[in-house]
Amino acid sequence: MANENEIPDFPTSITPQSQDFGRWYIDVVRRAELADYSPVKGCMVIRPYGYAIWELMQQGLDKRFKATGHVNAYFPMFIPESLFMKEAEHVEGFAPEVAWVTHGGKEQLEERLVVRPTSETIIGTMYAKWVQSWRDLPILINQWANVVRWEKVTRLFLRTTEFLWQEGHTAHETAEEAEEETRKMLGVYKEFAQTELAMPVMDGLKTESEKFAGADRTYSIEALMRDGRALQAGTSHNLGQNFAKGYDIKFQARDKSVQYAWTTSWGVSTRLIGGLIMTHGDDGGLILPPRIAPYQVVIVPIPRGNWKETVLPKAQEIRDALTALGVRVMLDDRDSQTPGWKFNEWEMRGVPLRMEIGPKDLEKQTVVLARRDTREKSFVPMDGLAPHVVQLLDTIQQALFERAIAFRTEHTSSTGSYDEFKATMEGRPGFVISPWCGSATCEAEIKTETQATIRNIPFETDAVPMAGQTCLKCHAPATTLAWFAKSY
RNA sequence: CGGGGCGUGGCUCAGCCUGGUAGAGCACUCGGUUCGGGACCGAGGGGUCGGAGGUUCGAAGCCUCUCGCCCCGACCA
Repeated sequence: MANENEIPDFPTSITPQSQDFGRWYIDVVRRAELADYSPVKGCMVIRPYGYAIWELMQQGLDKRFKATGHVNAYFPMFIPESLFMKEAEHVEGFAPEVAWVTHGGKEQLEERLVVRPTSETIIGTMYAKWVQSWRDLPILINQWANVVRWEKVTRLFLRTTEFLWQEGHTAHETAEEAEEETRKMLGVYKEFAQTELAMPVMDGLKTESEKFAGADRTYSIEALMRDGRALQAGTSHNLGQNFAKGYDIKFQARDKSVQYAWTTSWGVSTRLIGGLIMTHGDDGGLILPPRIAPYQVVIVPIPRGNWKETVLPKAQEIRDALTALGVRVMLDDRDSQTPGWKFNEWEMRGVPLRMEIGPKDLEKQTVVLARRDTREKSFVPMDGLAPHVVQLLDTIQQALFERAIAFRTEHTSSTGSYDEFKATMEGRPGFVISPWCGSATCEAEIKTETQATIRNIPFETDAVPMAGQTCLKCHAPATTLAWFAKSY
């Protein structure tokens, strides 16, 4: 059924990935109308098409949070300075990048307010009021919010002064429960990224130097972008009793003693959109996995003769049939653009499947389906079309995931030789798994010399015997394996 | 925060060196013919050249200051 229609090169203002990946990324974001620069320094505008992707992410995540027992709430974006300052490590980590509110109207405030860079402090304060007894635990709350971090350098979706995210904040009775929660939510992120975004991720533990300011342990999921660099796509923190002590979250335990609660926090942000773009996109622009695509199918009618009386009604009928099956469809019936223009436009915007329908199709009772991922075109009978499309979308979702896995596999290696490691980190590096002694000094030196950082430490390591293995850098006995990569 | 680059119709840019009162392509509006891989013809609209000051008979252009943005490095979701 598939034929080999050549796709001619078409003029495009998107820089090829091989020429300049960073430029390619910006071009795609802007040309696909995902986001635009705003008049506010470091802040972007998320345009409707980009926001639609975020809404789908929100739905997919929110469903999973609810399914694991969490509820949503909302806390203020302003945090009084005195409150913010209570957890020392946290302050040290975030103080350099917080925005301050100093005035209300013309009046100088008695106490400055921090615009939240994250909400552990304000939420911890509230939890302290809400928790008296072990019966009040656990508290499993998530918040969808914006946060502000005064970054020096910004990049659309990946790093902006203000960004959207969700932050889960939980409080538990025991250390074990908190650890279980921390890992469970990392698992939720991993499953979400792989199932919905078709984005394979490495999960594991962050090193001491990379963990969240104020956490005992930070876990992350790390994805590999098509330029061979890693992107931290989500984090889950076990905060131990650090914030409970700083914010006085105490309860009377089952044994009548008074205990500090064990808290966690976890978050993913609109950065995931950047990850999505750089995981799947090609020189034609965006490629969206069907499950996260605002439009899964675009129908392009071929306008000829009295098409508005013949082709268009059929196109509408097909659209309605697809919509009835839950497919997100765009019928592009604009007569201001030619079909060829629309083909390129919607490909550039990443729509997984295009359907062409014209007079010839009406005669033959078929339509043309063109896949964005493989660019294959096929003729498909109108009879049974809608279920066929549903199935094909599923196939595309799967194919994209497999392709991403294959790419990551090609760009993943293992070495204990520092020379080999350095060679790999030139060009389009990817992930390298290597033995490490656990010292921050080696970690820092490796970073200085190669720009590569430890993304995380794989869970499987627990079971791997490290005897006889020596650190990549210093050759002291290794304590663990670690995933290294250059990162965003 | 260090280094580099750039601000001229909506967008990308030319013009600046060598001052003489603003252009191209795309986009947009109207009319018509088209439409199965970025159509064509015709007619139009739109810019106090980032801002301030200076030099000059005259400044987009030269000088000074200033603001903003982008890129590359050190820090971060």
